[in-house]
Formats: sequence, structure tokens, C-alpha cells
Amino acid sequence: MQASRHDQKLEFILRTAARIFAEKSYHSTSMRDISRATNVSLAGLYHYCRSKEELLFLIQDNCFGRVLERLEQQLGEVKDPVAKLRLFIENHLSFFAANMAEMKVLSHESESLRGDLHVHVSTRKDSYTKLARKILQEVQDSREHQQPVDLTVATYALFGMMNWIYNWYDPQGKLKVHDLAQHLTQLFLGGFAPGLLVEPAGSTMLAQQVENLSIWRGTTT
Amino acid sequence: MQASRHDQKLEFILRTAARIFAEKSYHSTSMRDISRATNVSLAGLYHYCRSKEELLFLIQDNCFGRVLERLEQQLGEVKDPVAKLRLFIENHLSFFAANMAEMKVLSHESESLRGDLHVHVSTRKDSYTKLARKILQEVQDSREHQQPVDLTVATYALFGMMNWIYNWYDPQGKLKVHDLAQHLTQLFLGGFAPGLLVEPAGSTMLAQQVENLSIWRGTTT
DNA sequence: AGTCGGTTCGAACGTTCGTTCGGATTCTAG
DNA sequence: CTAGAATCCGAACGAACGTTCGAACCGACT
Repeated sequence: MQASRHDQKLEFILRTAARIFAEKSYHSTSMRDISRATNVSLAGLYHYCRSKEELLFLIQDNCFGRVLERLEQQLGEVKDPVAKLRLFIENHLSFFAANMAEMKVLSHESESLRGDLHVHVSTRKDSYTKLARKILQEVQDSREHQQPVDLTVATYALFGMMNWIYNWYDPQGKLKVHDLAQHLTQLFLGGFAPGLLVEPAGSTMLAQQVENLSIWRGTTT
Repeated sequence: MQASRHDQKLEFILRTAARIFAEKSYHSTSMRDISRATNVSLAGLYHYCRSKEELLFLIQDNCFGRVLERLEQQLGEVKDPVAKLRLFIENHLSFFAANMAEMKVLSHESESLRGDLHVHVSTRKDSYTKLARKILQEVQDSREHQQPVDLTVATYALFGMMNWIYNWYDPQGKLKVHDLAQHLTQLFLGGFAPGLLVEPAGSTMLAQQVENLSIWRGTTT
């Protein structure tokens, strides 16, 4: 699929907007800020979006779409529940690290949309959450132990651990995404399904794909 | 210490402001919103604060002050690292649940302050984080195992698990704070220090104090 | 009764916001 | 070369923002 000139510029605007939204939050970012950062005139921006709110929506929706798309693709042939969970965590964190600004906007501005746009994104988020919950359920079912930890608590605890990283993690720092994912997986699995060995199998492939995880099509503009 | 009429009304304004900040975020809340909700005229608000930003600061600073104060008080005589960690989690979550609006503002609007006010709150947050990290360090040191989980990752994972609750937890719901704390403690400890038994000792006392955990002085206004 | 802080507010200030409009400029196809 | 569509933007719109000002009001004390 070839990206038209129009779409390329829209993506450039979205990328820039996401960066600024992440820096100073959606509500305190003005269209004039985005205009300044993109070198597109204030009026010119409205050739590419209907409103400021639509900018936020497009960022969030694109972001969610890509995460889900890649997750389903990778989850396709995996059957083992624990392997699924590993993949889920690795996928989520890799994506987060490769698109920190967009994912911060997705996590931090989840209530900034109103009306239909909010419903649309919330629905996607719900299905993503339910998928995680289903995987955790399978992990619990596959073990003989009683389940001592509430499933709802565990699900949100997992998302809390993962989504909180925009408050501290630096993708350029010493700690690599893959190691971060390993640590968090071990931390969570140890408490959620005690006794499971931590085997780092099958994760090397994922690590190699990190570079291509960006939300946006490959343009150098 | 008796609260003057002035201080009582200021606290009422802060409580209301915190509620609205939590509902629709700091930057999209206007002084007119707060004026409407408090039945204090727009100009009247400025008798109790210098600026909108100071409102946010007072909320965050009060909040942090009380958490730290109560934590130090409870941590005083405890020596066992694991017991310390239990107390830390229980204290944090109890406080969070008893002051959802304020704690959400504290977590979600941490970058909304600028200049000195931001530095002041950030410093407090740093010392709180370092205290948690120190406790985790002690837990690790007290165990013979190698430490397989990075201390920084573990610290932020713990905060992520705990602070994320404003996205889903309902203090009025079926799940009681104490049970939530138990689940999260078990979840975290199981992954962080595997093999430790989960003994719910010493937590009953804490549960009884939940009612008095509010940030604000006891006024019915 | 008179005075004096502490409290209250209607009205307005200057600024910035998201958005729009009409026309200029550039690109593309015939 | 030309026509028409796509792109762009200076200027302005009304609305909403945080904040201020001066005057009115209150309750406690002499």
C-alpha cells in the first residue's frame, strides 16, 4: 500500500502532535504549538484533521490498531498459556518502548476524548484488556494450584506494571526493552503462578523486530 | 490544633477542587468550574489561594505530607524487612482508597506544576520512592537467593501496580482495600522474593484505621 | 454607635484558545 | 499552456481562560 503525499504529511503531523501531547499533555497543548512544531500554518492543519480532538483520536486509534494487529499476528500459532503471556508482555512493552510518546498519550489521555471517539477507543481497550484477562485465566486453569490471586486484580496489576513505565523508563538507557520485559514477566509470573521456571525461550526473535515496531509507516520526513 | 474558619473553607475548596481535577483533569478544569461547585464567587476563590496552580500544589503537598507522616509513624517500630514492605503497601493503598480523588491528582497531574512548586513536590516524591527502594533492598538482602530482579524495575513495577488502581478500583465496591492490598502484596512478593509464606499478620489493626485516613481535617461542611 | 480586619462578589481586564473564511499559490492532467 | 483540484495561509471570529479591582458586606470588639 503506497502512502499518498497527503497521508504522509498527516502522519508527520500526528507524530509531532503525539510528541507534544506527551510532553505537556493534550489539554495544555494548543493548535498553535503544533503549528509551530510542524511548520504548518494554523489554518493549514485543518486540511488534515477536522479538529484538535480528532488528532488525539487518530493517534490513539492508530496506536491501538497496530498493537492489536501485531499481537494477534504473533499470538496466532502459540498454544501454551504461559508462552502466550510472555508474548503478550513482550509485545506490549516492545511496542511501548518503540512508541513512547504515542503510548504515553494512549495511557495518560484515555479520558480526554468525548462522545463517539471516546467510545470507539474505549471499546478497543476493553477487548485488549479482556484478551489479557483470558490469557491469565488460561494460565491459572493450566495449573493445579488453587488460584490465590483475584483475576481482576492480577489483570490490572499487570497493566499497571507495564503502563507505568512512561513515568520512568528511558528506551535509550542502559536497560534494554527485552531485559525489562524479562524482569517484569518474572516478577509477575512469580507472584501469579508460583513455581514456574523462567525460560527465556523464543524471545530472541521478538527482540530483532523491535526496530520495525513504529506506529507510523516508514518515512524519513 | 483548632482549624480556623478560614482554614476550614480553604480545605473545603481544596477538597472540591481535587474532586473536579480528578474528574476532568487539571488543565481542563477552569476556576469557574471550581467557583460553581463550591458556591464561592470567582473572585472569592482568590481570597484563599494565590492562583489555580497553588490549588493543585496544596492538594498534592497535603496529600504527600499525610502519606509520609502516617507511613513513618507506622514504620517506626517494625524491623523485619518483609513486614516493612507489607506495611508500606497496605499504607499506600489504604490511603489511596480513602482519598481517591486526591491521590489520582497526585499520580496523574505530577507534571502539571511548574517551577518551585514542581521541585518541591518532586523532592518529596523522590524521597518516598527511595524509601520504597530501600525497603526492597533490605528484603533482597535478607534472602540468601541471588537477586534475579532488577531493583529499579521492581520499585517502579510496585508503584505501577499500586498507582494504577485509580483507573479501575472502586473503594465502594465488593473488593475491600485490605483484600486488594493482600492480593497485590502476594503478587509482588511472589515474584520479587519467591518462597516467602503469605502471613496476614498485623494487618487487622491497619484495617481499622482506614476511616481516619482522610487527608482533610474532620469537617462535615 | 462606630470602627476595623476579614470576607465576598459583580464586572471587567488582557490574553489565548479552537476554528473559520476567502483568497493566494502550487500541483497535476489533458 | 491551461483548467481545475489540491494545498496553503494571513487575518480574523467569538468564546473562554486566569486574574484583578474597587466597592460592598459582615461580625466582633471598644
